[in-house]
Amino acid sequence: MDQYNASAIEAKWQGRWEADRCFVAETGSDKPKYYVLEMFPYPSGRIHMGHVRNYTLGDVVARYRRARGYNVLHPMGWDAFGLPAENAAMERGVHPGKWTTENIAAMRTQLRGMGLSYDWDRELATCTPDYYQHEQRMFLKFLEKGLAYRKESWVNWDPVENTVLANEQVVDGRGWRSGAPVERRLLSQWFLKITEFADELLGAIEGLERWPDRVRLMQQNWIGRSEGARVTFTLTETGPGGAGSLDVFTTRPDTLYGASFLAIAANHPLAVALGEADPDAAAFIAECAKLGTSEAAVETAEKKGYKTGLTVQHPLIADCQLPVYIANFVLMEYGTGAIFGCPAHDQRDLDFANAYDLPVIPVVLPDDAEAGSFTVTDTAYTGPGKLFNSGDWDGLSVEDGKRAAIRALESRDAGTGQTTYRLRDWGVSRQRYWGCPIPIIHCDSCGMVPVPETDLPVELPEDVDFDTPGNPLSNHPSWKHTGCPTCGGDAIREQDTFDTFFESSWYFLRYADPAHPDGFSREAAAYWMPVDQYIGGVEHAVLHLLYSRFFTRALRETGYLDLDEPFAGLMTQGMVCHQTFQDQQGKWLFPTEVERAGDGWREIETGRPVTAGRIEKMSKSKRNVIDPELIISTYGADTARLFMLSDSPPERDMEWTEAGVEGASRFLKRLHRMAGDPDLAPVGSTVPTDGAPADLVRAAHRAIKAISEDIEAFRFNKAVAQLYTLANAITDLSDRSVEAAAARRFGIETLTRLLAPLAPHVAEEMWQALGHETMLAASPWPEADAALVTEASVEIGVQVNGKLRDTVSLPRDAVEDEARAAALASAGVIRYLDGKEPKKIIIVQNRIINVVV
RNA sequence: GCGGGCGUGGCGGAACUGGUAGACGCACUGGACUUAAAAUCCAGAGACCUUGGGUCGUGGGGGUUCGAGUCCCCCCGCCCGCACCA
Repeated sequence: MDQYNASAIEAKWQGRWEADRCFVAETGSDKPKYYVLEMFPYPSGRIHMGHVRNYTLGDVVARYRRARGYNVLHPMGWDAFGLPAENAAMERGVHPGKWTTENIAAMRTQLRGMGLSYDWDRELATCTPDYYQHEQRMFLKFLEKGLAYRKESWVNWDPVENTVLANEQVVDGRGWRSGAPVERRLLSQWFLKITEFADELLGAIEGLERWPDRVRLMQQNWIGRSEGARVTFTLTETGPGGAGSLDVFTTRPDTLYGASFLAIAANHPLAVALGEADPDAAAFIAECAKLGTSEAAVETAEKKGYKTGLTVQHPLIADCQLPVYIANFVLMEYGTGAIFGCPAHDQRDLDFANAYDLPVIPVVLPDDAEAGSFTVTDTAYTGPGKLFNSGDWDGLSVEDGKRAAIRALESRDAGTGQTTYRLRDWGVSRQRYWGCPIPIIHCDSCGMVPVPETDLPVELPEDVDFDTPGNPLSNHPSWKHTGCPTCGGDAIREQDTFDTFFESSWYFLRYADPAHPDGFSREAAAYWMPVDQYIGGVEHAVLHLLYSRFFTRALRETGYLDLDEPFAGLMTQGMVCHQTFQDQQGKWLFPTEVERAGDGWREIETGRPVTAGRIEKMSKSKRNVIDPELIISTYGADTARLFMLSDSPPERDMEWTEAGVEGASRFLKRLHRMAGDPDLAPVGSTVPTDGAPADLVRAAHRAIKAISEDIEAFRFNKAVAQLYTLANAITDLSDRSVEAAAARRFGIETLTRLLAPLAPHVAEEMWQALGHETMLAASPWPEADAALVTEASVEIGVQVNGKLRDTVSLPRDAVEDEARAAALASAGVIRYLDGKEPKKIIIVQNRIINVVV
């Protein structure tokens, strides 16, 4: 048999699979369906190791399910709208459409080279009118149903570039290109009413049984249902703009007696009104605006406030008035944009109170504390306890206190129980060119008018200019000018485009029926949906997945679908990491630029020593990247795939190492050699039932069972370990008998079939070398014989007082008396007992014996 | 700041529902083959000690249990997400 030549083998079998259309999903099949989907990539130009990992995981599942007799849908496409295309246009003068199309072509070639079992007939790209026209229609349906609306909201504004910045384009409060301090600006934008489904999205999480718990938890926390109270504080004198009172939301109405101040967001209407009259207030508000719009920036900033001079009356304590501050840590988006501060029982309030010399009045007494001596200085007490310093409520628990507070507030007309959500409506407007146009026309006389269905799609103009600052769609000379569909007069198109999460919120439906004139058909969706197994990065744990869950419900409400949840099973994979290298000047070096030098590393070109740094997520900025194409051309796709699956469990971060790749490559070469062994018994030889050869047959059956279970549970690293174990068992049976040759054939054939989902090309080649005409891509999965997977005897540990002292071999399922006798007779136990009587013997069948003295 | 996660030999990891810690691989050491090297094959190996035996050992400290990597409490370190990156 020839030497293992990965590139020749891989090209050969990719061609065969393609010619036989092995991976095309069937329509009208009576097999059970299985929809496996990997998160589609943004076409950045080249695939990276994260893609290789993601798509390898999906491909194993797809190939395994096909072998298991399912009609598998395994599609691939392109999340093709987005910022990088516009950046390329600005930096290199290439049109975003051309850039994107070329990138797609390059990446498709790379993906095909990996031997992934996609049904390429269903490929889609979201930047084509053929795709995005459907979401324009969906949006108009949402609008009719009241699921889309317009309101003002804040954006990061770069005053030099005259453009809206994404959060990632804001670096330390400045625009990434201009370096100008970023401002917050209010813009009128489109929103989707995801909050209308807050309770449903929250409740349905429970049913997502095949989702990781951590993702379910993150979604729960993101929706953030909290029960509390809305409390009205009356201003002691009328505020600017005639404001008479302030409403706050609190989850801790029980601590109302400990209130020492009120704080409002910098963009609260009352703050805005104050700013108009008070230059100092305006200056403070302007300072808050520099923080940008990201929640992390706001919450990590030092807590600051501005004392407005206004005071409010405490609703329960007659002679108590509280000062009102504008504070940089209060978010307008949450609750009412105003809070009351109880410093003793909230850390942020305490930090604020300490900074501004406000009183700290404890009102919850921990169970182990004394009312007379309990004080709070630097650490707020947020735990359980009994209320005190709280009038009638003294002695109540926190929970009873909350109920009492709501009753008290309601009886005085000063508030009411209320449930709020952290979840905010989804802002979908983007002031960008490379996105799906929002199909709305603004007319001076008719207002906002939807583009009539017959005029859809609204297509992006090709001839746009990226040299002028601002939105290219607004700068375009003619595109925005149109006629009003209602009155026929001059009107202006909406120039914002959709958030690219819009496209990814329904692409899984388009795959079900990719040529359908309505986007997808109800029938195809009913057959294929939900996605049985979705696989992608954990970085999408909240937004993309939550938006898709919402979108599916919105499509249900607008009559497209009968479905609630799009993804029945979810697997979130970890990141691919690599060691980092820096030269003496601190410049980052690519792994291909360095080599080992004794215990350390040196730069290949100059021979100068190199500092090997931390192992980090592969990133362009730190240059710790390995190009998958280099790996595929050097070792082959099968090696890249096998290494991706070995060692690290898929949900955990993995480290890419040269040594690991070498190991995977060596293993495949070894298997390839084993399949070419001329001393194997002929095809179809009877498998032996006695002696050492039969042990190998049993080992093969155990491998079938274990690997099947491992693949189904996403334990691919264990599946690979099982392949090694079986390979070792085949090698270890070195005897030259006919029976042994037959057992080795059974062993290697089984191994080849089990390898097929993981390293499919070499498995096909081995299968052919073993004398088979069939293709594994079209072959059923091997079946384990239950009678052959269990072993007759078990090695059991024997402990004395919980420490292992010996092991005994017992028949499987031996009764207690037999186990006890064997344990007491073992040398280790006799030595330790030293003639003493055991007090107690704990026997766990087939597991452990513990002799307690 | 808030939310989520991770931490086991030199390294990646395995260990089911609390039951023999370290499967399998990598790196390493020794041996075989070779003029030599690579490749391949065989063997060894958690650390320590007074080595046919024992002690210690799953980020640190405490607890529950006959028995804890696994359960509980406290602490430390690192990573991810935070609504306009995708």
